[in-house]
Amino acid sequence: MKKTTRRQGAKTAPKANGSVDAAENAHDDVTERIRITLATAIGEGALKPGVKILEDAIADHFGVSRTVVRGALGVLESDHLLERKKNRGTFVAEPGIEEAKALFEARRKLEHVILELVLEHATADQLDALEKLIDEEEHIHHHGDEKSKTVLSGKFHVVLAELGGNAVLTEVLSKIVARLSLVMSLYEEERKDDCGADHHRQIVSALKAKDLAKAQQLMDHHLADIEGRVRLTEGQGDRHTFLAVLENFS
Amino acid sequence: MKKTTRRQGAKTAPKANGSVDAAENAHDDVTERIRITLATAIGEGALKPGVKILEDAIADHFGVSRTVVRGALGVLESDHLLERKKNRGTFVAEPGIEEAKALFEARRKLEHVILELVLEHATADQLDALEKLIDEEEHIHHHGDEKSKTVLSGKFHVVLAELGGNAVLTEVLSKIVARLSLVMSLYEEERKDDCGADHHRQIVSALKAKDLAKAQQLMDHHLADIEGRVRLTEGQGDRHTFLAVLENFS
DNA sequence: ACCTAATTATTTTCATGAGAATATTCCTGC
DNA sequence: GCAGGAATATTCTCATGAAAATAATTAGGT
Repeated sequence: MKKTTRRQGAKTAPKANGSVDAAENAHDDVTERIRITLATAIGEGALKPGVKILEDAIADHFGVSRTVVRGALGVLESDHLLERKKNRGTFVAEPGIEEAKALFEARRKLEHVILELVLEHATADQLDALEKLIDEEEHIHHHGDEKSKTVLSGKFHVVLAELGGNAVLTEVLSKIVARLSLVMSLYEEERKDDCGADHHRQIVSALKAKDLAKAQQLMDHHLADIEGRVRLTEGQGDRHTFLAVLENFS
Repeated sequence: MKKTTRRQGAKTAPKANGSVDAAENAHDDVTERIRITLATAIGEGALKPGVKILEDAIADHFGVSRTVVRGALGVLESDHLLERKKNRGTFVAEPGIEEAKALFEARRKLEHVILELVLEHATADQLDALEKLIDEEEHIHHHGDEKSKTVLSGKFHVVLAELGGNAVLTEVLSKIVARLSLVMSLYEEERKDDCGADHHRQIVSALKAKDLAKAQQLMDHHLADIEGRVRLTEGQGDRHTFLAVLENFS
């Protein structure tokens, strides 16, 4: 039915946010572009857990062959953002209860560590810039952009981690945050309307005051708030299942 | 010259541990086998930084096509164990100074966290088993097995992490340890002959005594010892370069 | 009508070949 | 003997086709 020619065929390259693309990336590497695209799509909740990924569709969307798409899917799988079932296809991952708990715990511990590092390394200017970022995000949030607050919050935490000056830990945290967005998508039940901006602001001001313990305590509180939106019990997380959706109409 | 038939050609399949294979793994996945093989080879120092990886060689060693090898190399690259230079090939990664420092720091922080978790979760039996592992490793070490003590030490730390009961953190730590083996291989200058067994034993006994602070302090000491074997200055790490090797004979 | 079997259609999976880029060798001229 | 360059050989990179597996659809029988 659809026989798209590859090499010169596609054009629909998602030019999305034109700004960061050239500067941050510098990747002509299509594989990496695909990887990042899918990762952010998952992180933003545009791709929900369990959704099937058609490699053919991605292939001719980016104008490349399935081979290179496959490469991207492979690393996404190793990052636990996708699951590949043999001969059945690849799906957006559906982290289980155990995994979710481990992710929350790992994040808690990591954020503590990161706060230590930020306090050691970050300059006042950087903290100011971080506060500005919070303003922007709050602004976006209040204007009802579709991005969930989970996403916004995630962005803050990753930028904070960058201020810690440790690229390894930053990468680790950002991967964990991405996986947690899947957890939230699966298990979140109450969706409060405040975004985390207040918490974030408090944390930054504690950092400005060089009060590590306070910052950590605030962070704990903030994370507990996030975890509180979730009920990690078996049989949860099927809410988005076809059958479960039906029950809402019975 | 060498025209090996693919599909039925190879045989050298490392059938390793037949027991866990079906239960835990269920991987007939050759890609994963290749990935693990290369990862452990790198972790054990059998593949030194900078060494070129011939995908063709791997391909017909495992009796598969380059395509699947390529998949494995892709995820190894995303784990920072390999580097792929465009159109030039893939090489064992050579972490720079900054990366090395970040890795050491990340590891220090992580091990602290892990000790907390171990103290919370590990049973006495598990700690006993861990001690037995130390005995074995010391035995291996004294019998002059070629595996460097860095490797042995790494094994201990990963198993310790497992006792923490958090799969996410365990995975993170084990990846960092793997990358650090590259760092050691590049920058280690003095090679003391003691293996870390004593340190390890002390740590475990502190854990048995439920003395977290002591365990952490011992861990710090142990890690400082490891980091002490390394000189992270620019221009180091070329020791294994061809030219640098020549200088030893001038 | 409904359940089961068989056929068709999609989709994944992988090997392979062709083209491009780089390394290596060989040759020529100085 | 050596530098420079053409020619050859490797090796990566990727698109594509063929085979295998699963999903969807139709047919057939009770």
